[in-house]
Amino acid sequence: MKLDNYDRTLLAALQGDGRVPQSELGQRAHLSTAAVNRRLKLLEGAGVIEKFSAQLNPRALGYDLTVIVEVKAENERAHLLDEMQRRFAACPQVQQCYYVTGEWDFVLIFLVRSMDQYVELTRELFFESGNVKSFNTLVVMNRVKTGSTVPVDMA
Amino acid sequence: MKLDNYDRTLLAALQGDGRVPQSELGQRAHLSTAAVNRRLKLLEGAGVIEKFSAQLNPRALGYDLTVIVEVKAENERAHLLDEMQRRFAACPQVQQCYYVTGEWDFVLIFLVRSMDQYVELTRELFFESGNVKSFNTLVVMNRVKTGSTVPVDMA
DNA sequence: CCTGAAATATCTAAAAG
DNA sequence: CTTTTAGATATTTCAGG
Repeated sequence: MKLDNYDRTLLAALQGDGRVPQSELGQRAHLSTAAVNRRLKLLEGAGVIEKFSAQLNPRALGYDLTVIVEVKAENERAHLLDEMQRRFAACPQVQQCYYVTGEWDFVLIFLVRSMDQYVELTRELFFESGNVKSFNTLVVMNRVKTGSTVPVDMA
Repeated sequence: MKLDNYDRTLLAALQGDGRVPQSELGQRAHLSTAAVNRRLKLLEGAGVIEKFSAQLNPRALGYDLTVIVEVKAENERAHLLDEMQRRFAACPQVQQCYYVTGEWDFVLIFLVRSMDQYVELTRELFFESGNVKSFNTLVVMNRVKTGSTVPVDMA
């Protein structure tokens, strides 16, 4: 989909605050609310806007600990890697999972209640799997910047 | 703030879709819309809901490449580490930044348009900094699971 | 493609049980 | 907590440039 600067203005605003009224979006982008409405529908339909969501505070839900884990697979046959990805993605405490080049095969970011819970999850996901050769745990001391913000560059 | 299962139901629903009407939230949680409204105001006021936002598709905005970078600091004096964190966080292409224990000091997740842009950013952020001892680049082949979803466990 | 106005839906707050 | 009410806001649609 082709985006103009009007669209980018709307996207940047809604990424910062998903509840800005369309009337105010119109003022910021110099469009009528009807034009804003039409564009938002197109942006959502085209998948440029994937979804609107509430960002929750992990602490408030008892998730105080973030752990980053690098994982090396034992066997790299495609269907085995696929199976690992599915298993990792299916775990609610695995907030993010990336398949990467280099020394490691996966990088996972866990959100857990405690070190105990993390250890328990490593058992389930790594030890019992049979296809994890090794993994390296990085404990997060400070979540300096989080979220999934995408840069929006004006033309 | 103390949460009950009503709150957790609301939070889980809004994390999945930030635009579910309060009337429908009420049906799902078995609450009146008035009760939903009151609870949401409290949840937002207490910071349990940090914000509402639109989740954008990086590809649609030209950000095709995700890179994970491990960074080791030269000098670990507190104010120098603070300065690094501020600099990393201020870069729009640094989607996430974590300060971690172990062999590395920081883990960064970049969203970039191209390898060229990544190389350029490493110059700005790492080489010209004077406080980066070394860094290791992991190129993401597949974003298996992304986002910043927090597990919501019912009591 | 846009605007402006009218119709719908949603949200918010208050009152009473 | 509930339901109901009423008014303010927001969204969506539609007529027309």
